[in-house]
Amino acid sequence: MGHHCCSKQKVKRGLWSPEEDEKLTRHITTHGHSCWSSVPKLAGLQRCGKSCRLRWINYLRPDLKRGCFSEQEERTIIDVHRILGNRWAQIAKHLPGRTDNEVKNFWNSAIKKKLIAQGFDPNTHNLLSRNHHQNNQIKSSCCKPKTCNHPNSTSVFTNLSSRKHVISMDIIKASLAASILPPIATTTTITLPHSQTNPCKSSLTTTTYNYMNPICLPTTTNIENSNLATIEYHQNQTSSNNLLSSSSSLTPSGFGIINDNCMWDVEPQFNGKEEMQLVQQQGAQLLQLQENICQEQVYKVNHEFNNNGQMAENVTFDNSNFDFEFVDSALMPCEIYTNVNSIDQLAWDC
DNA sequence: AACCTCCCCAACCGCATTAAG
DNA sequence: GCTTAATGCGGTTGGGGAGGT
Repeated sequence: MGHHCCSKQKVKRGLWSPEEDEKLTRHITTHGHSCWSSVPKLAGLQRCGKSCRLRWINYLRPDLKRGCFSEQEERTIIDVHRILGNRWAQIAKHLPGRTDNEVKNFWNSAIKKKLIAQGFDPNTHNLLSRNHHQNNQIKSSCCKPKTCNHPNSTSVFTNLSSRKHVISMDIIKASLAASILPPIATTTTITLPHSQTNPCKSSLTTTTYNYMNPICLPTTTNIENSNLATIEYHQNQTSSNNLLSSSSSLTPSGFGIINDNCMWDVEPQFNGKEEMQLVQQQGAQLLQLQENICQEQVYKVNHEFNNNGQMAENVTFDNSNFDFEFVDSALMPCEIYTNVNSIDQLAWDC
């Protein structure tokens, strides 16, 4: 029994033969596929249109990459999945030459198991449990926090083998003033005081950004007030000229985005309720300038807070109520710690 | 060599959304 | 606005290769 779209025809199912592939390829390369349901007939195939479409998209298309996923691709899948969940088609858009089916298969066959082995719930990307995590710390060779006293601290980091450096805002300011940039491909921890409107106002929040892009380095810093710092990121002159520059505004619980070449920022601000709203400042202008290459989701980040003013682990995303669109991007690995009293608590053991 | 088990991945299925009439 | 067809997407299946016994 074929699909409803081609139930009148006798259709073949199962694996495609090289002859069928050739017929389909020849037909599509010469005539295109304006209507998939008519492709089988025109191409002389005993297949349904849906099957032809799938074969072309997942296998025959000339722009497919094939082969093993790179480490970078794997990292991108994990980071985007953390935000989007099982939206394979959306995830695949971050990986040129890869199909949703391919990404989905790779996730189910490899990444999911890897995350579980590392102590992460592949659905939520949170730690499965303290015991599980500790057990896997022994097995894993990647960097782990030496100490972290806050019980609600939740790591949703992609495992990276790079060394992490913990620095304060003052160090960043000093280093930028002296044109000493944070090391490439390291994680820099920035501690900022909470905003007055932040329910966690008695505490500090530390947001960890991973500068995994070597061509995107912070060049200037503006401390606008005690609870908001802006770091400008400019692309290296020698790199691709598709993107001119990017910026990142760091607030408590700041939320960063990194795309192919640059780091972008999504800036959560409190609206007085138990909800955060995204405000795009410098980034919004840049996005408008680059709208021809910016076709991606818009997210609203809702952080829930408990009665103690501590950020709950539950973070949801909503793509409504925003006029602008973000760049095609993978979310940057980011750790959020609440109620961190001293930066020393976040020293990482390498 | 024969059989078994595991698991990868191409393909299918069914539902949701979009487009066309 | 309704119906129907086409398309897109995510979950699932099962053929078959690899490795073990």
